[in-house]
Amino acid sequence: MISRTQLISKCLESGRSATPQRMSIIDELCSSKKNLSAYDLRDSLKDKGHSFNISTIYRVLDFWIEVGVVHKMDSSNTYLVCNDNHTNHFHVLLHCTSCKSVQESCQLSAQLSLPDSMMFAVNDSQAVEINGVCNKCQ
Amino acid sequence: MISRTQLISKCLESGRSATPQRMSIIDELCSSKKNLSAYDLRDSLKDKGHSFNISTIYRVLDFWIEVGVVHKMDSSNTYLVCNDNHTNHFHVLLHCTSCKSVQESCQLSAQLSLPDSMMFAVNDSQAVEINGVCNKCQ
DNA sequence: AATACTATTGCAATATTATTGCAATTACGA
DNA sequence: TCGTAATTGCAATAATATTGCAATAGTATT
Repeated sequence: MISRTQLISKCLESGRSATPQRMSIIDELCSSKKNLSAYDLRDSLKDKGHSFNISTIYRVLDFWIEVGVVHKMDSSNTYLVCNDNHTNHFHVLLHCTSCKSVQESCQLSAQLSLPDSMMFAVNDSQAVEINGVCNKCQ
Repeated sequence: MISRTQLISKCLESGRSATPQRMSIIDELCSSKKNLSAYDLRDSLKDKGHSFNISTIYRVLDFWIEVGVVHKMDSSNTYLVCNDNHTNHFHVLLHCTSCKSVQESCQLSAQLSLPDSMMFAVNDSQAVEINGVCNKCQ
């Protein structure tokens, strides 16, 4: 899991600041076992005495996505912390539809490169979700 | 593009009926150049004199997804008609972030198979979205 | 440290997307 | 044609996300 120091570096590298809101929100997401929705995140932070407006939650999540630390799972509108430092920026999330766990695959990344004949320039920093059943649940 | 006859067969095969609502809605989606949201679909059908409740639109779209004729693009909450009869049920949608077109790739499908060591059983009938820039827009 | 400038956040209204429960209607086999 | 199951309409509500603007906090310059 990414360290606090690394998180702060990511902010500085991008020329933006590591505000208390940004740190609280990413800490909460880091400490969660599962991916969370924006509202989940707001509620669990509220329980711990940090009340943030929902717009702040969304803006902070967008910030961490831009910085490359967070992924959004579009199929469930939830967010999770990227679990390693990718050199490329194409991430594959293996989402277990049974236990809801998300495993990030590096091995798979390479295989997703498109044939040249396709003429399709893949954007950076995106995550694709693949639904299935993980080894524990099989 | 899938024919009306094929659409009706799909319904019968699944033991469900080809109701007027189901046919109108799929016709509209078939004739659209771009993928549409549920509300887009409702509005354009309304313009043509077919008023359906939004819940009907969602239910009908879910029906066509189950039958394997429609894909949902989770990143934009839009729907599109699957453009060919896949033998496998793993679809790759190349979404151009410039012109918004969606190209469905068969070639890519094969490359998405996971290594055995991964122990992850990929579910059927899912579509993954890959964002990038298509050849026309490059 | 005071200032000025920019970035960030709070607020609350609103927009967008999706689901629900139940009644009414339709489809379809017996 | 009748009975049953499937489908649809309705309208309320839930869930997810964005907006504009004012207030505040962060940062660089002096």
